[in-house]
Amino acid sequence: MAQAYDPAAIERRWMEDWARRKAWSAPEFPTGDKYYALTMFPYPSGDMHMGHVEVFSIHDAIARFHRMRGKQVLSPLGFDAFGLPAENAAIRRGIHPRTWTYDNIAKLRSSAERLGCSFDWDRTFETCDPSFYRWNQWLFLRLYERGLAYRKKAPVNWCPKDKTVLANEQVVAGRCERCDTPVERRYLTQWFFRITAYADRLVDDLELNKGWSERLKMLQRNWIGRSYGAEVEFMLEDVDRPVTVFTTRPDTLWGATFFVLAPEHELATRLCEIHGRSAELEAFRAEVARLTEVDRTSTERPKKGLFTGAYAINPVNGERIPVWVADYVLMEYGTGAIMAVPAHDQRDLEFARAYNLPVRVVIRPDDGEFDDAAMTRAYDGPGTMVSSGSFDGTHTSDSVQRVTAWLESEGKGRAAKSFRIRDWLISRQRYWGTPIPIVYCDDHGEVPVPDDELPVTLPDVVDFRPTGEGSPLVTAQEWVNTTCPKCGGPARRETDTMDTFVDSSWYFHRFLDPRNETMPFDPAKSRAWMPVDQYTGGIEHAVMHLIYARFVQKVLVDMDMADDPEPFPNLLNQGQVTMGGKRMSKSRGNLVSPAEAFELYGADALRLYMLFSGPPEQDFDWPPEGVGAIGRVTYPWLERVWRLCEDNRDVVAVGVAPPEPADAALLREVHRTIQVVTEDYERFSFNTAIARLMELVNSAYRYRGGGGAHPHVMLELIRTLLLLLAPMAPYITEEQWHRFGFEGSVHDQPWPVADEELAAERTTTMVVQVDGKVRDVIEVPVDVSEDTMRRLALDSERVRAHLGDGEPARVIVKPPKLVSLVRSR
RNA sequence: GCCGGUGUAGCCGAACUGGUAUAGGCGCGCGCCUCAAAAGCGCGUGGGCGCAAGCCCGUGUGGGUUCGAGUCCCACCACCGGCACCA
Repeated sequence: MAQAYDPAAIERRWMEDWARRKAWSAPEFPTGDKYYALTMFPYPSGDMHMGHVEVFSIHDAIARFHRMRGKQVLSPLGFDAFGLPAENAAIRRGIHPRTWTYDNIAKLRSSAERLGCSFDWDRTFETCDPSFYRWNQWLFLRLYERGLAYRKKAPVNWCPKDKTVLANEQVVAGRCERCDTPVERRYLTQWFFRITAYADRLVDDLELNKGWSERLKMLQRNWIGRSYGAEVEFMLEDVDRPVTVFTTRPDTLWGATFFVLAPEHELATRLCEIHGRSAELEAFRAEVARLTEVDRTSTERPKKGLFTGAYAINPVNGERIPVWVADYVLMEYGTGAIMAVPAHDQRDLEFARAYNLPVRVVIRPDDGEFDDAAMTRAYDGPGTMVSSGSFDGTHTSDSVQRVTAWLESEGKGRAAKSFRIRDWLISRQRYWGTPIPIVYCDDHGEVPVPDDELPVTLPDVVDFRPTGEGSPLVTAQEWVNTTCPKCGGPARRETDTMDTFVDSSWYFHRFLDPRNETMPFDPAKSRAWMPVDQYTGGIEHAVMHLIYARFVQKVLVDMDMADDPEPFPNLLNQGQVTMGGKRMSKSRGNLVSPAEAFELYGADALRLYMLFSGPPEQDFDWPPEGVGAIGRVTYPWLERVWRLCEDNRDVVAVGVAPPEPADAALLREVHRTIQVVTEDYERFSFNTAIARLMELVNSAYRYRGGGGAHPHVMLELIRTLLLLLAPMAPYITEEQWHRFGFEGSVHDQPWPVADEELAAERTTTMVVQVDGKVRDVIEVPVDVSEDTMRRLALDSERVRAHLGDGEPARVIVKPPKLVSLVRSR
């Protein structure tokens, strides 16, 4: 008896069945071909939103596809459960951040199950659980031992709203990445991870990530910002030791007419002291400090500086050049000191013009001349060295190399690299994070907590409100006051917690051994599953999570805990789901709620809608009508699929009739569909896969409408349709699979393989062009000979009409699809 | 300024290595079914000219290579994104 499509009922039934059977659990050690499919674990901020639906739909289709293709698939999900929103919600509502977090985790998990995701829940974990975060502390200690975790006083980004410091990666255009508040600069003593020690490897190994987009690699390269050049030593008249500068253009050394220190440079203090200008320097520094990061980096603002009174000696020609302090030189980049070559650097030129400093051209352009006095635009193009002693006449093509070699031989400098990336600031002045496992003892200073005392657990009794002075943990005095692991004397705990990106920097290993109580993970288990075969997630983590995780992976390799230099060689960045071009949010009123979609149309229709919307990496702007769009597009199609199945159930019983041409044609389409849909899955082209399946269903309806009724063909079509659709719409396919009485679960079936023989076309459409324009199309056998093609083309009435009387000057034949006739030239 | 990406019907989007541009969907139109409507099913749907056969134009713009260009090359334009006083 035919039934109506009732997604609510069937989805509930199979969701429960899969959970009961633990249908998606993966073995500790894969025994066959493994496939580690991972999606960036979510922050449990509340209900599931469309962003989750999109990435889960993509990820799950990939995981299920490979599962059917015979891979042993691991597809885990955990929760990135530490973070500010939990604290803010807790402060607002007077509940513990843990309560809020676990409530949200429960909601998110049940929505993920409702969506039909094939996650192995036996491996799930939450990062706020001490059994997880103790391994953050363990990792911190290992980095500490290797000199990769250290504390220093430095200018750091402070978000006045969130009342915590932020890593550079979390500051976008001078604003807090999270709350968009302009950040302030503060000088604080904070904990850092020495990611700069891995900067070269982080750039070089990008090439190993074959499955990364150009865009993503570019984002990371820009962020790391490696540049090649030379370090050059300048002597100062007043000080004994040399000052080193970094330059990418050592070939312009002879054009250096002054020398500049960053305002914060400690040498500036000394030099101004010697020359009695300390007061001026202090005033200047105060002026610079007043500027926000945004102001200071504005290229529009005129450059300002102060002469220190001191002189430096240019090592290449012995010239005396004045030493200035200027706001355009940054303490954080290079060495905090530069040689200024105004003729060939725009910034130096602007400064030279503002303070009447000399300009000297030392690179003559290949065409034309420059006048030192008149130039308003620095020349940084190619040319020939002039006024540069014995180097005169050297061309840009090898000038840098030759000058650098010479500097090295003279002991005046050396080849060098400089990076834009700074060390990763991991301290946070917040409660809901991993405590940094360090105590401070009066006698022994900074002392790491021994491994056997881990975890350092978060105290429960705390005033969560941030003070703006330090972490809320300061208020937990009983927790703060402890004993020194070295001497047993009184000591105080570090009260800052770790950046939550520490959690996500290695969590993908924890999924491979989630219950280990003696190690973060057993390297043997990790080696068996790593690397991640396919990672999915948003591009917004390009220079945050994705750079930190690559760094930690390399440290783990150095610790012999891992083998793969890159943890995620294949990464798919799904686009954003927006409405009206804006991020969906409750406050904007442009939210399409997955819960509503589940209720009205079911999970399958929702998943298909997301997958059908376009290529996964492309942003998708949800139509203004909202959830109803599903009811116009994928839900009616699923009903059509459902009806096709219901209407043909009884064909099973009918005997085999002799096949007609229409049967063979449809069967051919079935097998062709297997071929193209398989390719579509392989390249994540879900929208075209769905389009192909729609065509197949259309053909099935047309076939029946035209009197086609061969039971074998129809059954083959439906069976194949269900298999090909299963990874994207797991519920309806499972239900119909069972209603047809096919063996087992549809998701345990091997992926269909096309019968090449049956899929092969017997005829094809041959196009005849005359002078590049299509003039006729002729049906030909696929194995048509070139001669036949030529003859058919020349015999064609339509072609003759365009050819005129003459014979074609050229005939190009590309069997079996094309004949191109060229009349003359 | 440097770097990366995108631009195709009314809309979302197809088109692998150059070979019938616009698959599939939405929308729209027509038909079947129906007392009628909805649903469903079927057909049509880039623009222009033409009774028709057919012809011309058409993938952001302008050139080029080629028998043939959405696809390759050059120069632009627009939009999106990253870096940017980085020496």
